[in-house]
Amino acid sequence: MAHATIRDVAREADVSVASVSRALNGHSNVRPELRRHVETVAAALGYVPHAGARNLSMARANAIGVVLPDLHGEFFSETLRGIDRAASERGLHLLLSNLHDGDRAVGMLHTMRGRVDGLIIMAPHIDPALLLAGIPPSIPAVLVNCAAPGKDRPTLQVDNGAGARVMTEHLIATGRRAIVHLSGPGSNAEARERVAGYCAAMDAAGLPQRIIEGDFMQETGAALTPQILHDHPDADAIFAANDMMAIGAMIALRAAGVDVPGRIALAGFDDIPLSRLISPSLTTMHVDIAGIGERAVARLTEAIAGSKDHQLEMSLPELMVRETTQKKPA
Amino acid sequence: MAHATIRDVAREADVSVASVSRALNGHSNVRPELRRHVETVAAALGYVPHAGARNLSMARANAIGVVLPDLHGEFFSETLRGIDRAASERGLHLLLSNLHDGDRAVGMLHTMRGRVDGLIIMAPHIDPALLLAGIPPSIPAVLVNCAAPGKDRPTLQVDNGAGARVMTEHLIATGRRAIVHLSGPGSNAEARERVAGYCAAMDAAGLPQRIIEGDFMQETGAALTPQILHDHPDADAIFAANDMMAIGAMIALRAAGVDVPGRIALAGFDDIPLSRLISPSLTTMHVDIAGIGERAVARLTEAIAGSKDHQLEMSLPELMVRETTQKKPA
DNA sequence: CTGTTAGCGCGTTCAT
DNA sequence: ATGAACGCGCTAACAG
Repeated sequence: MAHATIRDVAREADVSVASVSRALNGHSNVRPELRRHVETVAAALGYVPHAGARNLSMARANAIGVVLPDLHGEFFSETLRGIDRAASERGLHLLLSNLHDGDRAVGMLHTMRGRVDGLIIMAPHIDPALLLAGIPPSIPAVLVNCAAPGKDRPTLQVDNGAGARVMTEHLIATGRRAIVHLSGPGSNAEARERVAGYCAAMDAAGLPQRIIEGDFMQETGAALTPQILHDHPDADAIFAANDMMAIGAMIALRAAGVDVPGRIALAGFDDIPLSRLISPSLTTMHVDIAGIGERAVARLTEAIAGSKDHQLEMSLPELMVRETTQKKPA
Repeated sequence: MAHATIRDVAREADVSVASVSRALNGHSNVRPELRRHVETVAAALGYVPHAGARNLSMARANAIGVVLPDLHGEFFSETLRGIDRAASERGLHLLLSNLHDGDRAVGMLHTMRGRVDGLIIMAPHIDPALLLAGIPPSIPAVLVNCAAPGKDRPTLQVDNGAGARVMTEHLIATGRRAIVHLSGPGSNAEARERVAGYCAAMDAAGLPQRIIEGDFMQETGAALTPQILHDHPDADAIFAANDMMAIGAMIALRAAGVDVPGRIALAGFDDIPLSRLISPSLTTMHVDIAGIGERAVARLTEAIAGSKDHQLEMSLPELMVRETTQKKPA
C-alpha cells in the first residue's frame, strides 16, 4: 500500500493540512484536543512524514555528505566513527560517498547538492584543482587532509611532514642508519608530505635517502619487503608511510626469518588500533583519527551556520614508541 | 551566493524550464543547438540540480538507508564496505544511521522515509517487535541478523547456532574438555544463538557448560579473562563469541603468562581481518562479512523493484583452524 | 486557534 | 521541438 500523506491525515481528521503539520511538529498554537485527535488519526493511518518533502520546503536537509577515498582498512572507518558520533549528537544524518576515481568524483559531489547541508571531504588522492572546481560553491564544505591548501574553505590537516621527520629522527636516535622509507603512492598528497619529512631528517643527519614507493595497502607492504631486503641488504630500519604497510612488512619479515627489531626496526604511521594489538607492537605516529572526524563535523556545522572562519587547523601527530623500534644492539 | 535554480538557467537562456530539464537530462527531443546553449548557460551559472527536489518529483531517492548498531570494530565496517561496493555499482547513495539505543531507533527509521528507497537493517540488539513496528510498512527493507524471524521481509542470517556448534566440536576434537564460552550480551540475538550452539555441542559430548557473559568488546574480553582463570582453574579452552573478545582474552592471557595454545586454546567467531594478523593467529569461524553486505543490497534492490520474495537466506560460517587451537599436548 | 494560499525545485504531462 | 501548467509532500505567511 502506498504511504499516507499529510493530506490523508487532514482529510481523515477533518482538519486542514496546516493544522496537521502544526500539531505533529509540536507548535504551541494548537488546541490540545485537536492535537491528540490528529495524533490518533496519524497513528491509525501509519503516517510517517516524507523527509524529502520536508527538506525541500524547509531548505534544510539535516544531513551532511561524507566523501572518502575508500572504506578499506581501519583508518577511514575510524574517521567515519568520529564523524558519525559528532553527527548523531547533532541529529544529522550521514550521506556516504566513496570517491574511487577522480573522474566520477565531481559527479558524486553534484548528486549530493540539495540532499545535504554541507560536505566533509577527505581526498588526498584527488587533484586539488579538479576537486575545488567540483564542489558547488554554494555548499559549505570542510576539507580534511586534501592536497588543496583550502583558501576559502575550512581545512583540517595532519602535519605529515613534521610527523615523518620526528619518526625518522627517532629511528636515527636509536642507532639506525640505513633507513628505508616505504612510501605511499606519489599521487597522494599525504604520502608526498611524509616522504618530504623523511628526506629532511635524513638530509639533516647526512644519511642517504632510500625510498620505495608503495600504495598504503597491507598486501603491498608485504610484497615489497623482499625487494627492500634485496635492494638494501644493509637496511636496519623500515619506515612505512602507514601502519597497514608496516604490518604487511612485518609479516613478510617474519616469514623471511628476519628479527624485528633485532636486525631491522619497523615503524608505521597513523596508530590505528591494530598497531597496538599485533606483536611485536608497532612503533608509529599517533594521529587522533576519530577526533579529526569530530572536529570536521564541528567546523562544518559552524560553516553551515554562516561562519566565515576559513582557518587551517593543523594537528601534530605524536610519536608512540613500541616494541618494533627498540634500541639496536651494539 | 545562493545557488542557481533551473529557473535561473531558463531565464538566462531565454527558454522554458521544461526545455532546460530536457536538455540537461539528455532527452532526445531537443534541438542540438538549443541543448548546447542551455549547457553553456548552466555551466556559466554554476548550476547544479537540486537532488532533493528531483527526488520528490520523481518519487525516487536513489539512496538506501543503512542502519547499524555501531561502527566500532571491524565487523560492521566490513559490512559497510560490502554494502558500499554493491551500492555504488548501482549508483545508490548510502544514508547511514547508528542505532545506539532502541528508543531512538524508531525515530531514526522514520526520518529516513522519503529520503531513501529502501532500508538495510542490522539490529541483533533491538527487540524485534519494537523494530518491526518501527519500519514504515511501505518502505522495502531487508533484515540482516536481526532477532525477528522476518516473516514479510527479505532476511539474511548467519547460522550462528551451527557455527558455534562446529567450533565447540572442533575444540573437543582437539582434546579440550574444560571449554569456557565467553558469550556476547544476552540482549543480543546472535549472542544467544551462539550460546545455544555451544551448549548443544557440550551436551552432546557430555561435558559441562561453562559460560561467562561478555559484550562483544575487546576490552571486556581482556577484563573477564582473569575471572575465567579464577572460576575455572582447569580451563583448557576459551571460545569467545566474537574475535574482538578473543583478541582481548589473548592479550590478557599473554599478560598473565599463560601459554596459548599450550595450556589454553583460544577461538573466536567472525574471522575479521585482524584475526589473521595477530600472532598467534586466531582460530575462528569465517563469516563472509562483506559478502553479506553485498547480498543485502542485491535483495533490497529486488524488493524495491517490486519482488515479493521474502525468503530467509541463511549462510553457514566456515571453520578456520589457525594457531590458537593446535592440538593439546598429551 | 484554524484554514487558505503560496511556494520549495524539479520532472512531466498536454497542448501547440 | 517547445512552452504552460500541474503535482510531488510539506512548511510558512497571511488572513480570519
